[in-house]
Amino acid sequence: MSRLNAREIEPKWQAAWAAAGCFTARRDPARPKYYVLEMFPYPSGRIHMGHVRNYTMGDVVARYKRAQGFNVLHPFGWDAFGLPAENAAMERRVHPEDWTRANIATMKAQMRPLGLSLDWSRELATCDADYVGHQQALFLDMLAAGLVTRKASVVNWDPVDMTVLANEQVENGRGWRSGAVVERRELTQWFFRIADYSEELLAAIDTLKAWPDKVRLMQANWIGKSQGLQFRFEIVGRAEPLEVYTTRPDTLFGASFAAVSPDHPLARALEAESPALATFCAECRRTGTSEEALETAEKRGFDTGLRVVHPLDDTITLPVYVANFILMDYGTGAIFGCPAHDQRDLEFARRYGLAVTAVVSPDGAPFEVGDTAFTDPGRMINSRFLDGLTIEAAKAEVIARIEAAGRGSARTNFRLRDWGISRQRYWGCPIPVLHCPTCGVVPEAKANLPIVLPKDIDFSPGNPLDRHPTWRNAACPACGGAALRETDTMDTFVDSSWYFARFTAPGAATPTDLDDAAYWMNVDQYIGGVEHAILHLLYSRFFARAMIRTGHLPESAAEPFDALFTQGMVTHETYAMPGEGGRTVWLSPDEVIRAEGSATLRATGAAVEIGPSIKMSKSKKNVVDPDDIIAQYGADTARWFVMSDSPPERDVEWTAAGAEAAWRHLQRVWRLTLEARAGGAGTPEAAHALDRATHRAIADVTAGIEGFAFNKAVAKLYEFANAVARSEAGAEARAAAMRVMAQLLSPMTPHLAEEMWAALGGAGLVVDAPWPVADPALLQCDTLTLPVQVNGKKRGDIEVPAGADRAAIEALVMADETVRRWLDGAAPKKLVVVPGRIVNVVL
RNA sequence: GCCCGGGUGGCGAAAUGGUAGACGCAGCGGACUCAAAAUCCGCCGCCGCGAGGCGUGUCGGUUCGACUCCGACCCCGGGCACCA
Repeated sequence: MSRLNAREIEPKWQAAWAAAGCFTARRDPARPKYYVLEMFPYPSGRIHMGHVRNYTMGDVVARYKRAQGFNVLHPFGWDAFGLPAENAAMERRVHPEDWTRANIATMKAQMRPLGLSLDWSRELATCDADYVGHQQALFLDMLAAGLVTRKASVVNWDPVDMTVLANEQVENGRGWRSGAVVERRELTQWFFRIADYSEELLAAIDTLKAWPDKVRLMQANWIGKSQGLQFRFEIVGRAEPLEVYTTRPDTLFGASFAAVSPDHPLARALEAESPALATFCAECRRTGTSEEALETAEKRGFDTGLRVVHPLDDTITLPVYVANFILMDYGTGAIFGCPAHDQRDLEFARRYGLAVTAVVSPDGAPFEVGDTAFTDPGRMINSRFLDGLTIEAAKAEVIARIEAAGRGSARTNFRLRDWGISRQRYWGCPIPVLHCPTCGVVPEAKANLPIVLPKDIDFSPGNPLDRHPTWRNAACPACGGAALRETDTMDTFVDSSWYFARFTAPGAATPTDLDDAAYWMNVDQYIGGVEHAILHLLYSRFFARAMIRTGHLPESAAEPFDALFTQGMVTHETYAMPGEGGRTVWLSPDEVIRAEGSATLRATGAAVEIGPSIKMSKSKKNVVDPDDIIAQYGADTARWFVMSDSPPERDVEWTAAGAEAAWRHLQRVWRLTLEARAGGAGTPEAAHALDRATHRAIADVTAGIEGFAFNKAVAKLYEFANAVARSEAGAEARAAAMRVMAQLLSPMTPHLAEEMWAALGGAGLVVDAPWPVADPALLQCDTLTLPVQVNGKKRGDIEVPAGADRAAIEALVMADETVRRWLDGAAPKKLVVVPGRIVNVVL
């Protein structure tokens, strides 16, 4: 048996692990715990290489920590609610739940052969009635604690399908099914009051030492703390003033207009009187709700004819516009425009012929602005009592004067808005409240939880809960009279904001068990896609605080993820064809025949457009199925392949090439194992050299795994295999080296490692063997090779004893033949010696 | 538009102020074989016979020395609050 048959050995060792209960986590206060978690998947249908990469990474960490003696928790679940299930229901007449459950079964069947060290006994799906009920209990507790509010906010409205659309369902401003131009519409919705935690969530970012800097920066920018001035413009001829927020009070004398959002109360009031303005506002609303859509739209405004009085000089008045680029959700929904020092304002002013007065100059000299607003530091000009001041001093002065005049005050603002959780959809967790004609909005009684979704529904566009004949009807928990259920369901981000806590006690009768949570929390290592860097992680950080406040987590869990690793995505080219009505039809790689520089549709031979390689996603269909690789080569090969080559934080473009090479390497390792058993006597020198190589490998592979540089750990394992292959050492020494090889391989290719371990007479299972430790003495070398540069370019090497000092190295350098040739008799101008690293001879 | 990343041989990459290209893929040459597969050995950034020159997206700077630090720009990707 010189070939390793993955199909035989992999199920065998998986059964052995299961029989030994290796991966079932049990609370054990005597042992240090380690909670490793990968972001749970959405059950979209089948697993793809991104999943394989993600879960293998987590598994390498879990198995490595286990070998180091930690009591490891490594659970798994399904982020099971969401839009695709409803789309499937409409497209294929499948019930969302049946579709989701079938997908979970399929994906689980695909996952199990990977041999992941998961505790499947803790598996959960967010659509489980149990999970739904506990989430509803959390909602009720948060409601009671004042963490929930209800207010108006805007949604994308499809006026043909009469339904709310997700941003993803808006394509070029039109509904994806109806093709109708989408409108913004205001609805009363449920919110979590995350904005109240802005300051705390921002400040605590500093404590997240083991998070990537880029994620911390993105979160900080998202929360967006700014210091500024909020003040009131008096409106000529109206009693009600216009409240404005600005971060540039210093530029107040450069103001040439004021503007409000089309959704601002003033705009709405004026609309009633002016059909022209109403038309303009209606046009503005004919765009999506995303910030991107608003910011990239052409800047347009409508002069209301109103004028506001300059707060620092009553003799100046400014026109008031309604402008499409102003967000109602940020600040007060109203601004003053200073075109010289804000690019957006500048474009607006040029378009509508408004004055552009520079009030900051780079050097304090008179200054004119051209096509580009001046936003750098400088000195104030054209600003009366502010002239000559720095921007910072001018800001302070303006704020002081406005405050003294009683027209406003300094104010800290946050970009972060409250978290709207209402969704007008079926496939989500029902919001457990009732609307009672007598009592108003009433929380459901906890005894009635879970409030589950009705199974008998119809799937035309819109919310089937609204149309259901009986589901809405319920008794009011307060007065007992007839009431109607809330038909909004929760944002699926709610589901993913506490699943990590539920995993610590998946059977508990309450959302969490405080003892279990205290033992297992926090997640020591969280792993997931960088696309979740802001929303999911921020919501989870908020939720942990809310759960502490409502008694569901211990104080120590406020930051639930100690260390975060954001893996790169697995990308793939996209394939598209024009479909009906100019819409794009995305094609999966299976449907396409790819040739050099072009692609055609497999079914008809029609030309297919090749798009950029981007994140694999259901909606773009650029998804690859890992089943073939596992079937052909086995799980170890697939695992080895996704860990090699690309650094884990970077995107990797999937290509079929390389799986073969991974398989060949694993076969080679197995051959080396068999050769080690059969080898001869060898020399002591060779045995010693192999021992050094072994300890070098232990040190390097350990460092690679610790540093999340799995690709480097893999490279070091290749080098170690090369060293063993070349070694003249005897059987015993080679077997010892290969036993260490088995241990070092075990986090990545656990089945092969077990097979090797057994073949080489290792005790028990390698999964239970403690991680090897490198002997520092064996990592030292007697001599080292120092590169010698001349004027910064490498010209040769010198051999120096390991502990050589500067003088000794200098002597060796000056004696070196190559150096003498470059010096040509002259003395060097300078000799840079960095012991242990390099020598540079400067001529 | 705003925020955050990335860009190094034919390809995936390594080197985070000190030998650019470890390791792997692809390719080329050889051994073994009747032959093929598998395996093993060697070569492998570009130009040049060579000495040597050039080379880490582009341009400029700091340094004895820059993929690495600083400034400006170009291209590609992620996020932008209802995709998950």
